[in-house]
Amino acid sequence: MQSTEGSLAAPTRVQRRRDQTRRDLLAAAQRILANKGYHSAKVADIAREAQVGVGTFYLYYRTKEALFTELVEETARIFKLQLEALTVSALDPREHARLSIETFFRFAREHRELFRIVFGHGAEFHDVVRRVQAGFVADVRATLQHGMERGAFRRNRSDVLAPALIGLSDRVLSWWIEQDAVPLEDVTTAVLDFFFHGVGNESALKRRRGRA
Amino acid sequence: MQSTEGSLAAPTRVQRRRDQTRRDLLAAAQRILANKGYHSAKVADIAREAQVGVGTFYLYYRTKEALFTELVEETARIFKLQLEALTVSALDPREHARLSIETFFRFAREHRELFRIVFGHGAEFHDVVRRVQAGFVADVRATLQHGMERGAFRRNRSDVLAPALIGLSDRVLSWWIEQDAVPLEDVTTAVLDFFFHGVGNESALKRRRGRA
Amino acid sequence: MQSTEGSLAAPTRVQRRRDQTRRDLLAAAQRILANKGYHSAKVADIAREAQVGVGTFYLYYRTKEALFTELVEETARIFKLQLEALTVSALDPREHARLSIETFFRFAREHRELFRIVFGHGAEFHDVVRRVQAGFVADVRATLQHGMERGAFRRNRSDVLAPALIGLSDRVLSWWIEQDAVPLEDVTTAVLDFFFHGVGNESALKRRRGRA
Amino acid sequence: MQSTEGSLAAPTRVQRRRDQTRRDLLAAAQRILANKGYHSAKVADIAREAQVGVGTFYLYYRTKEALFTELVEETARIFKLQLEALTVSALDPREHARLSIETFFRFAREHRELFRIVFGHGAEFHDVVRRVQAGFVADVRATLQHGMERGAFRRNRSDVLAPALIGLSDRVLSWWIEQDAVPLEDVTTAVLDFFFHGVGNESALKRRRGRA
DNA sequence: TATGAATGAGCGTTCATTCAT
DNA sequence: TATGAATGAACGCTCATTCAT
Repeated sequence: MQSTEGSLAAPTRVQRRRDQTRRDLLAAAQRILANKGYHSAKVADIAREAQVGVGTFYLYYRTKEALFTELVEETARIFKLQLEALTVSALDPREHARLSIETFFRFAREHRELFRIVFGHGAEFHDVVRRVQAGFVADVRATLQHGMERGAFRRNRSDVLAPALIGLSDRVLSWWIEQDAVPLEDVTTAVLDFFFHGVGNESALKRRRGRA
Repeated sequence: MQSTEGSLAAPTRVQRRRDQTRRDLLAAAQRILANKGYHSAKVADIAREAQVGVGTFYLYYRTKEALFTELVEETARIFKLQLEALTVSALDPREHARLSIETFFRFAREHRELFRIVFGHGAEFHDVVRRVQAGFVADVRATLQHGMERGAFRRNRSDVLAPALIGLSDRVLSWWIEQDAVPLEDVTTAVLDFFFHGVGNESALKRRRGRA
Repeated sequence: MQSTEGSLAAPTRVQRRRDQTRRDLLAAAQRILANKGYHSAKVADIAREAQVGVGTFYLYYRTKEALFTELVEETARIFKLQLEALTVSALDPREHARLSIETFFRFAREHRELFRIVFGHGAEFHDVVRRVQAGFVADVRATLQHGMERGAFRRNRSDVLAPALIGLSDRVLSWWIEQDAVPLEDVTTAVLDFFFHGVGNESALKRRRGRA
Repeated sequence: MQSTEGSLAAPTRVQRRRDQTRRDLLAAAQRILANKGYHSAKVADIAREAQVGVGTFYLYYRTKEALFTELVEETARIFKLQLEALTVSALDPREHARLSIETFFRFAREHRELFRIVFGHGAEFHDVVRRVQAGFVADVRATLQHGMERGAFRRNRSDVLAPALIGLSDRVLSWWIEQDAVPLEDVTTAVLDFFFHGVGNESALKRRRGRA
């Protein structure tokens, strides 16, 4: 009764439909969450934005919280991948730091909504967000520590500087996203300048240069 | 005792009583809001903490939001006062910046709860908080700009550096409040070191020193 | 094989397929309803258990309630058939009663799930169940009445004793199904003993025996 | 400001108001639950019946289930009290059984709604109801066992007869409540006759009578 | 015919706010 | 003024039923 193509194509078509709905929901959730924050974003809002019924939402996500968690963790995963892809080659701590910051800033531009959900909007109250952010802070701290040990950065408290750098970047990017005039490159340059002077080890640098 | 002066003393006593209740409510709100954040803090929680009835809450504040607004604005007012008191004398931009940061950090220690409400907890989603923080950013920007014009700070984008410094401080202080091991002085030192190298104008400094 | 008869055989095969699906659904419904009861049994559960799609369920039953109704009425029909088959010959009221009870008890053993759906699980709230049970009560009452008129049973209120006997049997069987230690025969014996003494007409019996 | 009477009377008045609301809710819940059963009874129904807002319901009961549980357990408590009060003096097993049954039947008349909630309506699906009913069955079994050991009842399986007697009584009373013609006394008489013949030990009785 | 994705009415529950005392 | 019982709009979530394929 069903053509051979049918039995093969049918699941594909349905699957594509499902995937589309899932993507619609995710995109809608992204927009709504980015604009309203977790508490003001109602499940009904997200469903409406995705042009599906409320019930449909629950076909794809167990709870509102589950969606949020998935969104945040997926964002973290994507970002980490970008980070690793670009920084794996950079063995020099300064280069590593520079690439990390640039990657973070570019990530914020390319995923404004995800950025706002995870970093902006004061979602820090939420456990997933705290966890994910704590992960970033730990990474940054490791980088700083490594740089200090290698003499690339001045000795300073990495436990203080790590949250400092994350907080700094978050806020700058949140500000940048809200206004829409300054090119991101200029922002990045300004931050890199501030950062490298802030942590840079001038004497070591000079010594090194002197030897060269 | 005061029966003869009843008509005169009563208002005073009643007024004092009113003020006390208001203070109780504010203090209770401070504790509850700092610990739970705006959304989890229920009006009933605050009333209970203040040892008054829920109805009483509404005799002093029109809404939950109004209380929050008052708390945030009052915090901003207090902080600004401290800031002005300590920095009015410092005409040197570097000194002004140092004192501002130290004042901010000390304020966070002395008013942990208020700090958490306004800066931590991701309350940025709230309009008052955004407004108040924007005010701080503007102040910081003015300071930076002034310093750059005076040659105390390297030329850099003050519109970027201002939110950077606020975000940096917020996050560092939030981290510091949560852990309870590192002395605040050490944290301040680390941040000042980072900041002054980050913005400092080495060449100008040397020139000045050379002349001295 | 049947390809030449396709046009004739096809409907038959389709019909058989339909019947099979219907039976699958009914069997699945039996298991699910017996284990969870009407309210906890979801249509999706039943479809899954029957290995068909939810939509398919609605090709065979108009509503969840319709399925339930059919199940209950079918159960009643089967039971009545068994009852009539075994008791048609017994003209003696005592014998008739004994056979009825034994048949009921055996039915419960052989159709535990159906029994639990109709008699256990407190489904009495449901109209069909009430109606079906009322039918049984009426039958029992007729039997009792007949026995009383014939002098086989002591005169007593058959309107009271009929529900009494049904309630008694229901509960005993529900208990028996839940535990799994006592042989059903022992249970039947105990109930018959209780019942026959409960309704038995000793004096008539003795008189009859005396004459024999 | 408040008269001495005020401070004493006020809590009393409020307390009385509270108690009244609680009673209203309980009575409403009784009516609604008795008429619709647990699943069909909506919290909104109960609130409306009690002439209060939905929110008020939750001031007095944590959940719909909690109310149900309280109602069932309270019913069991009241019934047990009545049972103990009336049967404590009856050391003779037959007398004890007779009083128990009479008490049960009278209880059903005086608390029709509670009876329907706990015993009728097929609420057996609910854990509390099962637990409570299991308790009654255990009590009945103990009584029967005692009676058999004392020779007051014929030897028979008390594990079978206990649920039998409960099921019998439940169903008879459910029937009686639904119709409204037969006096309860007649029903009780019919059941007692059935029961005592069902369990009675005629030979022992005669022997005893012979000795007298 | 068979499917399962989609639907949305409906439920239990919460909580900021009101109001009778 | 102070109280806390009362309110009901609003939310997250479920599931019987429909419908496009």
